[in-house]
Formats: sequence, structure tokens, C-alpha cells
Amino acid sequence: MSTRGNPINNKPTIKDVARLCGVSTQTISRVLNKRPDVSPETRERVLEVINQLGYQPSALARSLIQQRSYTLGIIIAGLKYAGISLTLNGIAEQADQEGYSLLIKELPSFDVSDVQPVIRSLMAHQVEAIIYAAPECGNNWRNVQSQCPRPCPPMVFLKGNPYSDFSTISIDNFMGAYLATRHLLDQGCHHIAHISGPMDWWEAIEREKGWHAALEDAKLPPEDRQCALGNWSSSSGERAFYSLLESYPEVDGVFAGNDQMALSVLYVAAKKKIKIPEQLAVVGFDDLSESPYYSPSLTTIRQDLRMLGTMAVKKAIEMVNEPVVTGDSLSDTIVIKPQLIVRESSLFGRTL
Amino acid sequence: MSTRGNPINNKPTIKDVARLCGVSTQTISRVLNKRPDVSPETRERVLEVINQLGYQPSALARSLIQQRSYTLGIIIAGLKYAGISLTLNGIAEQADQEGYSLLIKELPSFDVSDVQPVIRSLMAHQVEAIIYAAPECGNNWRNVQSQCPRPCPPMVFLKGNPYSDFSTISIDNFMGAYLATRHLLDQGCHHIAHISGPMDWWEAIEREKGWHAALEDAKLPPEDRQCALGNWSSSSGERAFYSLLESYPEVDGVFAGNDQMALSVLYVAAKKKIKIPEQLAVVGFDDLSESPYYSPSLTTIRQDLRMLGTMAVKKAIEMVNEPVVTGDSLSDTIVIKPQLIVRESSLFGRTL
DNA sequence: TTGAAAGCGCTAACAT
DNA sequence: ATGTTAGCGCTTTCAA
Repeated sequence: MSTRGNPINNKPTIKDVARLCGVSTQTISRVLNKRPDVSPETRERVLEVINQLGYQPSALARSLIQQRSYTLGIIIAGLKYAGISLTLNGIAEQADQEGYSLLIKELPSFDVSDVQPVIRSLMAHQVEAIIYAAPECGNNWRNVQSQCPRPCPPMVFLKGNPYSDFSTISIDNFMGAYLATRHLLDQGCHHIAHISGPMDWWEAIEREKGWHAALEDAKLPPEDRQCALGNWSSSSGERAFYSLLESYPEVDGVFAGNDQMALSVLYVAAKKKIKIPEQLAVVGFDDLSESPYYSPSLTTIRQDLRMLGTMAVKKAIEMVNEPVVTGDSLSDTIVIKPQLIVRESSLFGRTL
Repeated sequence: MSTRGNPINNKPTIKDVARLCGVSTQTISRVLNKRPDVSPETRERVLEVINQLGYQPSALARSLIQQRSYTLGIIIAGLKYAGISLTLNGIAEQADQEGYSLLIKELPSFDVSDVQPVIRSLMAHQVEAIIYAAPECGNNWRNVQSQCPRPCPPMVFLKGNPYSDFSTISIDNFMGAYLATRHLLDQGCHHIAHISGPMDWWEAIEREKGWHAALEDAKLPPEDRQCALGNWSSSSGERAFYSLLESYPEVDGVFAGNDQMALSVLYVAAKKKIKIPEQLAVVGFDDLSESPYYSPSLTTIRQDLRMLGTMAVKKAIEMVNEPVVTGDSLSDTIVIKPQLIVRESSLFGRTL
């Protein structure tokens, strides 16, 4: 027994609406797409039936015939860490505003060697563009480039090297680190250590470079023992700072690769009765919403991760609508400037 | 001019594969769906062509004909706050494991009165179930219930009252708060204050109730001045604690509604030279990954938000596959127990 | 202003 | 073991 035409059990289709209105499905389609060539009376009757039936056109069928899905594919990693959710916030908001839906995939780790399945799954759903929001680390970006089946939808890469041969949006990590270190120098620090992120991450590398460059510019080229490795987590930051106290006991300033690791420095310092900022000034990176409330409040580098997401969506949609490109334009590379936020953890004997 | 059959410009379809193999599309379909009734040689040839063409079946077309999308709709809110991303992490992982895709919508605020457009958009994409991952506050859950067009896909609600008439998965906030307060009493506190979240949030209400109940059970029924209102943010926690110091100067223990607000208590205490835990014991709620590194490390209530996401997906898929239900089973209501994590902020004169 | 026919890419049902 | 036909829900093209 067919239940077609039974709007009680099944979701109504365009046919149900047409039958109830006594017109063809084309007419319904015209009303749905706000075409002008429908008589006002017909239009009104159709709209009424649509409303009464609670009819909702199938985005699937529409995508299939139009070859447009109005859907973006988002690839992320590390949801359990801070940061990505802010970017996602910007992405979701902008996508919604532009009438796009979001298909989201989370990678099991940051540096996945085989992303084929993820990309293919997104492509199977006809996403019009893909935003690769996992930061560049190891070969992950290049893997994506080489593994993406052609023809491949436009892609935007977030938080990595501003390569000129594809679309990227990045934060200027070098500049952020330089600002942080420069600030410590300005505060009178002469022995500035760095707790870096994993050195296969582009962001960690850039931050380390920025620190290095600022010290060199100040004629204080750093030695290896001034830099300790973390993995972004607070516990790794704790270990890194302990090793720094061993390798570089004269340290009077620390630039940590992120706020979580900086927090551990504050924690260990409190334990060891090292006075902050008097004996040790500390600067982080990220400006988490809690960092103004660390004890002492944390000087840090603010990066607008939300805007990163907003811009990514804008860029992606722009690429979708762009006439076929031959040779990417330079404007495909966007770099966002970070900002120094000065708080108590770095202010020697002064007040804010 | 048609470019059909030109696998260079257009994505290859099942027809392209069929033509190149010299068989019907049906045979290709059989291979794709791993049906047994294909000769080994044919299968092999088909697979080879598929590979060579980089052919990827259209999930859209498949969803349309099968009336199954293998897609879940996720509704979230407040990505910029901590917590939801962990749940999303659990959701994404479990969905991936079960072969489901995720269509995600973020609400502009927690308590949105008109969710129709969001639900309709998800339904237009034929999602098989919807996970409403925004915590219950105000009338948001009831609004969803009443506004959802019928027939409506199965829905799972996260972080709210365990209503028995639809599927919910919640943390036992009352128990968490009770544990926290009980612990403060055990530590010898007699003047235990509470910094609550907004009182139109179910979670805030439950936590307040748990605190209240624990004090009553200890024959110390709290007065109004012992409770201050926050909005989950650190800055609101700061204001709340200042007002508490006014209204309830004898306070010797604080149970804060979340870790961010607890952090502010530590911050203000440090400023005012209030010794923690000697003069004031503090307990938070959430167990953020940073809270072991606050100064002092924060005693808190751990809730497994990641598992919440995992269970939500399992439940949603279960409901999809469930034969038509008449009267929801009681097992639709799942409550997860939280756990007390004791750290320095509440340990009077003892060590861990 | 409206309708009929064709087809998007795929699969279910029935043939052979 | 394979092919044919029909159709998912919609829009495009063409005709009336």
C-alpha cells in the first residue's frame, strides 16, 4: 500500500502541494523561487497550502538538480583544546548570515596523513568549498593538497604559512612573538626564555622565530638552553618551566607559546616563591577569556580567532562565486595582526 | 555543448563509470553497495575504472532515493564559552565512527524564541535525527518542542531537566553541587556562600538547589545574602564575590557555579590577601583543563562533557533505527554522575 | 500565466 | 550475473 499523498504519515512533497492546489508542480516551484510569472491569486493559494501542510522543500533534491548545495565543508582538529571553538563560532555565524549550511568533520589528530576519506565524504555531499581549519603542522597541509581528488572544490586554509599558491588566512605569529619579547625587554628583562609549542607546528616555529629575532635585534642572541619545549598543554608547560629553571637559572622573563603554558609558569612560580613580575615577568599568547583573572593577571598576545572564522567563510564563498581563476590572485593570502595586551604578570613595580 | 562524459571538466557520475566499463549503471551500483551478485571479473574491472576516474558516488542522490541521509543535525549555542566544544568533540568522534555526517547550526543565543528556521533547515537536509545541545534555559526546550513541524525527526536534548516525555541526557548538577558543598562542610567550613549562574538556566538552578540542600542537611540553612548571581563569566564572578564579601563577610567557603567564576574568587582573594584555603576554601564546577594550574589549584566538580556527546550520538542513532515507538521508554532519560576533584583550594592545612 | 517532458545521480523492483 | 524501467523531489526548457 502506498502512503503517497498522505500528508499525515509522510513529509509532504511538492507534488502534494500541487495536487491540493490543483496546479502543476512547476507552478509551486515558481512560487517557491519567487518567480514573477505567477498570478497573484495562484501564488496566494499556493502559499496558503504550503503553510497549512508545513511543506518544506527538500534541500537535497534542489542541490541535486541545481548542482549547488549551499553547503560548506569544515575540517577541524583538536576541539578539546581552546581556540578552535572561537573560530567555529565565527564560521557558523557568517555561514548562517550568508545562507550556507555547515558540514563539519573533526580529524582524530592534527597531523593526519590520510585525509582522503574526509575530503571525499565532504565532496560526496557536494560542498561548494572546504575550509581546512586545522593549523599547519608536519605535512598536513601538503598532504591535503596532494590527496585532494580533482576536480576539487575551492579550499581555504587557516593558521599556517601564507603560501602564495593557495588561499590562506593566518595570524602573524612572528609579529606577536616579537611584540611579546620586545615588551619583556622594554620592561628591563635581560634573560628572556621561551617555552615553545611542538616544533613541527608552523605556529610554534613562528613564535620561536619572533622571540629569537627580538632578542637578536636587542643584541642578546639566545642560546639553546633558553628555550624549552612544550606541547601547548599546561602540564607540558609546567615540565618545560622546571627544566628552564635548571638550564637557565638567571631567567628573568618568560615568553610562553600560549596562555595555558604561561599559566603553569605562574603556578610553579607561586610554589617556588618566585615573585611575578618582580623577579620574573611572564607573557603568554592567545588571550584566553580567563587570562585577565590568573594570579597575577596575564600579559599576552591577543589573536582574533573569531574573525579568522568570519573571514574564512567570506573568502570561501567569494571563491565559489568567482569566475574560473587562472593563477590565484595574491589577495588570496590574508594575514591578521595580533595585539599585545599588557597586564600584571609583566609590569615591574608599576601599576596598570 | 554538453560536457557530459568528459571526466576532465566534470565530476564523473555512475554513468561515466558504466560507459567506460561497458556495463549498465545497475552493475556499478551493485559493486558500490558490495552486493554479492556480480561476477568477480566485472567487479574488478569496475573497481579499477572507479579508481582511475576518482569516482565518488553522490551522497545527495543516494540520500534522495534511499530516503536516508546518514546525517545528524546538531544545534549548539555559546561556542565562545568553554564546554560545548568538548561535547562537540564527543559527538564528532562518535558520528564519524558510525558513518554519520554532521550538519551543525549555532544559535545566536542560548534562549532563542524562534528556532523554526533552524529546525526547518536541518529537516530540509533530511537529517535523520537532531541533537539539541544547547542547555535548557528559559523556555528554549519547550519552544523547540512546540515549534518543531511534524513529522519531526527524533530529537535528543542535552543538559537540562530529565523530562520523561522525550529523550534527554544530562549531568546530575544537583548531586555535583551537593558533593561540592558537603566537601566544604567536611573541611570545616561553616559559612558557605554560593556564586550561581543565571537563574533561568536549569543547570544554575540545580546547582543552587544542591548547595541549598547540603546546607540544610547540615542544619545550616542558607540565607539569601549567602548567594550571589553571576552569568558564568569570570568578570561576573568577580563582581559576585565582591558583593558576597559585603553581604556575608563571615564567609569561609565558596561554591562557585563554574570554574571561571571560581577563578575570579581566587583572583580577588589574592588581591585582598585572603588566604586560600586557610581563610577561604573554594570549589568550582566543570574541571577545565587549566584548573589544576590555577593558584592555588582548584577543587572542582568534573563532568564528562565529551561522553555526553558520545552518548547523544549513540542515542540518536538508536532512535533512528528503533521501530516506531508508541510511548517513549523510560530509558530515554540518561543522567550522568559528576565527580568531586579535590585540589589545594579547599584543603585546610593538609597536603594532597 | 501555466503545463508537459526531461533529467540531476542514484537505487529498488522486476525482468532476463 | 546483468539489464531495463521507474522514480526519489525538485528545476529547467520548451510549448501552449
